[in-house]
Amino acid sequence: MKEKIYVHVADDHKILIEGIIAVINTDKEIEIKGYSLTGQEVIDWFSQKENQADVLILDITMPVLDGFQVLKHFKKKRIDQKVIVLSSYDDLKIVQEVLNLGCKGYISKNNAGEHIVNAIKTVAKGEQYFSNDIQSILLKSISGQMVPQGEMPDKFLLDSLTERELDVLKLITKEYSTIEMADLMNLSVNTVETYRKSLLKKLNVKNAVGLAMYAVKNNIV
Amino acid sequence: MKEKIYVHVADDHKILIEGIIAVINTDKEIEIKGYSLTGQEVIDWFSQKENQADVLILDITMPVLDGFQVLKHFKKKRIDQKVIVLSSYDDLKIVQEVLNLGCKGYISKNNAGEHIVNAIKTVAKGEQYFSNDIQSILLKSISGQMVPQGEMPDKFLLDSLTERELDVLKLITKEYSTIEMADLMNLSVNTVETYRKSLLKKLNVKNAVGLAMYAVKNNIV
DNA sequence: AGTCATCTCACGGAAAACCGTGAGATGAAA
DNA sequence: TTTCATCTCACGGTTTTCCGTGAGATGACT
Repeated sequence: MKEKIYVHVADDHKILIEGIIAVINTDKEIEIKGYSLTGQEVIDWFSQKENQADVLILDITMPVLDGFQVLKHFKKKRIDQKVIVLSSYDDLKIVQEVLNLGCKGYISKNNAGEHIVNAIKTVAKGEQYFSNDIQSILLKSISGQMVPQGEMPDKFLLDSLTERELDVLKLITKEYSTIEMADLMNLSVNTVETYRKSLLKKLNVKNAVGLAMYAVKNNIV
Repeated sequence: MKEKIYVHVADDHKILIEGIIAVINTDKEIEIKGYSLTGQEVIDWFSQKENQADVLILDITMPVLDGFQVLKHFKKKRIDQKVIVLSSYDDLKIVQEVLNLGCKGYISKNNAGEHIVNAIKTVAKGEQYFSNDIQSILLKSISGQMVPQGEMPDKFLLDSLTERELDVLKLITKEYSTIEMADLMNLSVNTVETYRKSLLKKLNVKNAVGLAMYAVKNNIV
């Protein structure tokens, strides 16, 4: 007899949660362990150690904190939570983004019903799952490039950096401190700080080392 | 009429300083601006902004703080001081080490007399100078590899890292914080701190970013 | 005219990194 | 057996980074 797979569901539309629960309940291997209506609730729920789930079904658009932020939270805290993102957007950028944030599966709401059970079982085993429409989007976009082990080039993140942010990033890789940069660039320390912060946010890394590593990988050096 | 070149001399043997001064005084383009008997004195001297010199003649073996530490101090403070190292050791490692620390010239005490004036003038112009015996050592060792722009591969530094230090270094590149590392490695936070400190010292970088960059350059990743 | 991105700066607090120094324990090499 | 490197830990202090939040100024695009 197999072990049960425990699942937590997060979506701001109660009706959708109920739908998912209904579908999931048809499979006796899977059991729902609570649900959340906002990203904050998700984080709060998982922060209590008696509340754990093998898989989290996560909507991207939610009030208070959206799905991205929930993923960021897990990544930041180094919590290795298996997450399946449930989205109404079949946008490549979003898919890439959540992949970078460590999500293990992605299904669009269009055909969630037919995929959800399978997705949960697959992800619970430690594999990745993408509903076939998402898969085709991915493949099409990365023409020729096979989907590797969840590692996606994040060139598109690089594009989102402003001039000033790039300047700061470069200096950081040269071991400059904030004060030294402010001095060099003739800016207030606060300003440089602001750029650091937005770099950390945009590139979604934990600290200056993460920024440096990012810079290296994208040969900004 | 050319501008004068101001020189500061540091060596723990007064007699050697006097010798150098005597030699230098034969050239009216160069003028001595003070001397120091310990590394600490050097740092103290330069820390006063009325005390500046174009070129610092620096002995490696000195009490209180040796020449290495003086160079490290300049590098750390990002002071672009031109330094000629004066050493009794014609050891390759030492030459490489001081080159990495940003020194611009190296002459051995054996033939300091015939080289010192020329070395000072060369370095003052912004070029590098090595007495010919040092040059031959360098060339011999890096068989085939021409002396580049003062950038020397520091593989030998890498060798000096211990297992534990390497472990920590790797984790640092993965954006781990000290606390997280201590947790993961089952060590006290203090211990991990110790490794960080010795990494910073050994690799002679300013901060964690420097460590990460070093790791990348030497493909430790 | 209004929205938007970017650049600039501020402030206060929490966390982490950095620094210096000292020291016990162990095991290998001289 | 003594020296040496390495690994381990501690303590207290300073500096830097990180976080959150808010906001004015400018110029571009709608």
